[in-house]
Parts: sequence; C-alpha cells; structure tokens
Amino acid sequence: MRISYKGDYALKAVLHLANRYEDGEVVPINEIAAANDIPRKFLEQIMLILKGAGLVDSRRGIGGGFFLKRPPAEIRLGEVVRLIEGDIEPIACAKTPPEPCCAEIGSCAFREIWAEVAAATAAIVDGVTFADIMRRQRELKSAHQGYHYEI
Amino acid sequence: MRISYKGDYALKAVLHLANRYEDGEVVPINEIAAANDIPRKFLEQIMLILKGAGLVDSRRGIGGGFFLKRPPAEIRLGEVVRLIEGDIEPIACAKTPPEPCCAEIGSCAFREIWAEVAAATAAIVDGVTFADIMRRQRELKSAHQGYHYEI
DNA sequence: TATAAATCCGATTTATTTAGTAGTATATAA
DNA sequence: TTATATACTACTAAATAAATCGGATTTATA
Repeated sequence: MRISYKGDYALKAVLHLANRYEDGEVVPINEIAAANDIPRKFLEQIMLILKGAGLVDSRRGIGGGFFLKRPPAEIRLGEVVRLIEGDIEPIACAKTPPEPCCAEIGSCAFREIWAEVAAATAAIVDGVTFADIMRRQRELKSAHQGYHYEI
Repeated sequence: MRISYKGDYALKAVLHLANRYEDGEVVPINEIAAANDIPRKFLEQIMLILKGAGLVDSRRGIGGGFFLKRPPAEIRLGEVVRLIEGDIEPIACAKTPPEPCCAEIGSCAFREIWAEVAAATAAIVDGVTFADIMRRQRELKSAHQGYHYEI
C-alpha cells in the first residue's frame, strides 16, 4: 500500500481536527491548509470525501469550518487510509473474495503472500487510533524539546 | 507497497525459471511469456532488469534463453519486489534515512506507523524464497487436484 | 556461410493516475 | 447586505504504467 500526497494530507487534516476535538471547535479549512502546508483547493476535495464518508461534518459561513463527528479514539488510521487510498491489498487478487488476476488463482502461492502482507498492514493501521497518534505526537515533541534544551 | 503488473510478471517469470533450475535448463522468453500470459515485449524489458541485477543470466541465439544465476532457495521474494517496484516503504519519509516530507519530520507519529508497516512487509517478503513458493505451489495444486477427485 | 532463433536496446505510444487549479454556487453570521 | 466560509463541477499538467515498434546483435546448425 502506497501513501499518496492525498492520503498524507487527509491524515494530517484529521489529526489537526482531532487536536481541536475537545470543546467541539470548528476549524476553517484555511487554517488546516496553512498549518499543514496543504494546497487549499486540494484540501477542499479531500475534506468533501471525509465528509461524504461521515467522518467529519462542516458548518458553512462565518465562523464555519470542519470538525470530527466522532472522538479521535474512535477513528482508526485504517479508516482514513482506505477512504483515500482504496484497498489495503497490494494486488487485487489478494482481496476477499479475490478478483481474478491469473488462470492459476486457486493455486497461486504469491496470492497467499500478498494476503499475509495485507493482513499485517491492516493489523497495524486498524490497531492505531487518532488518540494514539496524538499521544505519541506529544511524546515525540517533548523528547525533541528536551534534546534542544540539553545543548 | 502496491504490486504492479510489471512486478507480478517479474515474479511469475522468476518462478518459471525456478521450476526449470534443476539441470541448468535455459528457457526462451517466448515460453515464459506464453505460459504466464505476459506480453512478450514487455517481458523482454523485465528480463533485462533482472539480468542487470545479476539475478538471471541469458544465452543468445538458437537454443538460448534465460536461467537463474542462483538456486531458488537463495532468491527471496523481497529481492525481486524491490528491483521492480522500488522501496517497500509506503511513503518516502519512512525510509532510513528518512527523506524529508514535512517540517515535523522529527516529531511525526505517522512516520513511525509507516516504518512499522514497512518492517512487517519486509519481514514477509524477505522471509520467503522461491523454493518456498515452489513447494507451496505444489501443495496447492495437489490439494486442488484432490478436490476435483473427490467430486 | 546462409539462415533461423534468440536476446539486446532505444524510442514511441496510449491510457491512467496524481496532484493540483479555476470558477462558480450556496449558505450563514454579524 | 456583505464578508466569510463550504459545496461542487470541470479542467489541466505532469508523471507513471503498460505496453508496442523497429530494428541490431549474437549464435547454433544445416
């Protein structure tokens, strides 16, 4: 599974909203774009996808913006990844049910390997929520802070 | 990591040669292409990459063709995958050393996740040799055989 | 020494995907 | 009613994928 710019942007945007989830803050797209160095109009498209999937909601007009519909602890990385990037499987024949790839579909040992890779990948991205990411981000930032302080 | 047609073809071609490795058989590209339903001219390009990497060698002229330079047990899936598909990492910043992706490279929790995914994927594709694939292929074929027999 | 069989190699082509950009419409708070 | 914001559709440029084309070169053998 490759992560495109689009997917990377989506994850950063969701993380941005996750950090503002407490108190039900509404965040305008300009802020998300500027803070994460994402092209504004491109991010619009991405936010519409996230909204269409029910992950975020929005309010128009002055004071409007985007916000998560669920708490960060209930949003898994895998959900966003699948939304933007599509299948986790490295090849279509590794899906369940498998999409036909070759005549040997019933006896192709490669297919088993790709299914293993998909399962391992899914276990990781579905095992992490945005609450986990926020926590880890804080840890990394404070460690980095400390590093500078010691110099 | 996504597997392209090119990568899929390359794996099938190497497996084809692996099955002919005993007795040092030399296999013409036409046979590999026909048996695996791979466009002949496309396969030419792929074989040249494999040869350039020292994985296979070739003999020109009548009676010529391709053959593995090493026994199947000494060729890991990961080697072919990396040759054709490039990096295993789902995003460049997950490489070691990381390629810069965002300003937060030192404190990006996503990067850690992608590194985990890359490690899990690498462990799988580097843990399997073409000898393993051949063995598994035989198992699957005989199981499939048996299945038909029982009807 | 022709000839046929085979690899070698660079260029071109076609389609798809990626990563945006542009422009307009619509909603809403003040 | 105006400024601020999202909603939506369409378009475009660049890169990548998946071949295809047209030969050049090598080699066994008849």
